[in-house]
Amino acid sequence: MPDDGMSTRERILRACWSLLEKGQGAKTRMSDIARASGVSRQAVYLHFSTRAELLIAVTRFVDAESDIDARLAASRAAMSGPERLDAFIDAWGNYIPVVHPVCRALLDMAPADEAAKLAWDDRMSALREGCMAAVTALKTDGILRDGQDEAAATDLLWTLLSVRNWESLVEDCHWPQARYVEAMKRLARQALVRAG
Amino acid sequence: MPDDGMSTRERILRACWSLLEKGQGAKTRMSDIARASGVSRQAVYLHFSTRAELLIAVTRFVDAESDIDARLAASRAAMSGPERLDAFIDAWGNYIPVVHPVCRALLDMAPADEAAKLAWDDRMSALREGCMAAVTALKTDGILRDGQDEAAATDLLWTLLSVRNWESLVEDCHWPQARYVEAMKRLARQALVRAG
DNA sequence: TGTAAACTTTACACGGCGTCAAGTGCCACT
DNA sequence: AGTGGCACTTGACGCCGTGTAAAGTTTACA
Repeated sequence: MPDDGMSTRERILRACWSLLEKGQGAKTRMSDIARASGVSRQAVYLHFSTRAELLIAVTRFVDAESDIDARLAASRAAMSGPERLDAFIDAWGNYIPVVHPVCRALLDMAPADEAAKLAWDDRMSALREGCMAAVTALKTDGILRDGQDEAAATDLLWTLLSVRNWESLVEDCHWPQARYVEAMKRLARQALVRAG
Repeated sequence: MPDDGMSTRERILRACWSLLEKGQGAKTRMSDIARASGVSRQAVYLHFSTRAELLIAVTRFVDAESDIDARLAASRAAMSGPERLDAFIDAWGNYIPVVHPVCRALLDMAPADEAAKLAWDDRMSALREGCMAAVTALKTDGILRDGQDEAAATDLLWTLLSVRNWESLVEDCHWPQARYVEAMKRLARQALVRAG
């Protein structure tokens, strides 16, 4: 078992990640992951007591590896509401393709697994925070579209930016990533920002 | 086994339907369905060779029972493009809550089951037809928003009207159904119809 | 030399799906 | 009345993937 400087735990996480990037998440079994890590199936259970736990750990690992926080920093730094909205959509929208394979796996097991569902909901409520911050920035600028309270606007933005919608446009409709991001910006602006 | 005038097949379909309306789809097992139908588990397999096949049959059954065709007829009858768009969103948007439990079950098994996935894709491409028709009506009226070709507009509308987005707003965000429908109409209009 | 931690191997229990084979009960036909 | 066939039941079984259990091997370190 050629040991690169990595801990077994990390080898498992990376192997799992790369497996999820090919093949469909739901069909990636513990034994596949073990084999790809060059480790016995039991060893995997030694580090992650459950498939859900492993997948959750992988999402956190991916978050750390791809510096999601740095990506989001730009949006917090933006001056005006609309700039902030755009920056947020840029950051999140361009992060989706990175985490997507792992998200998909988690999402696939959520209907049957409580832990997976909770982890997913947690992730989504973090996203919601970001949406709310962007909406609040618009409100502060006084350009939040008429007849919308902040909560409703947040709901809308959050729904718009869902992973499912990304899948729908980028995977099902074959939109290039950049086009997806632009479309989302436009849609969000039309939905949330007062015209004129 | 109290026999209402129904055939066993129909009893199974109805029992399955009502089970899916409570409890989560993914957790509804063949044995549950059998018990609820007042029939042995094997009898279910006598009528539907597979769980996926049963769920697909239930969706068709629900379609027939709730007269989806009649609902959609209104949208085809509409005069102007915008009227047609609204009517279509009304028809589909208000149909979602009816079929949703069954859709959910199908969707839950799609990642693991090829047949379920195909059935779902098929359903979604039917929806796409409807979206395309609505977009074409706008185009014919000459009021399709600038810089959009019909395909892109269809993609957008189709994504907007996805079952996931309904779940997001109505279930996760607790929007009342009517508000969901109105929001979708507004969003669709903003995204697809030339301003002014 | 001893022991503790990390990992391997083998075996097993469990839950769902789907299959199989041998009934049983009933209706229709002759 | 007898016979065949159909719809259904009962109970057992195989498959697969998850998770558990227990005993053995290797390495590192005191």
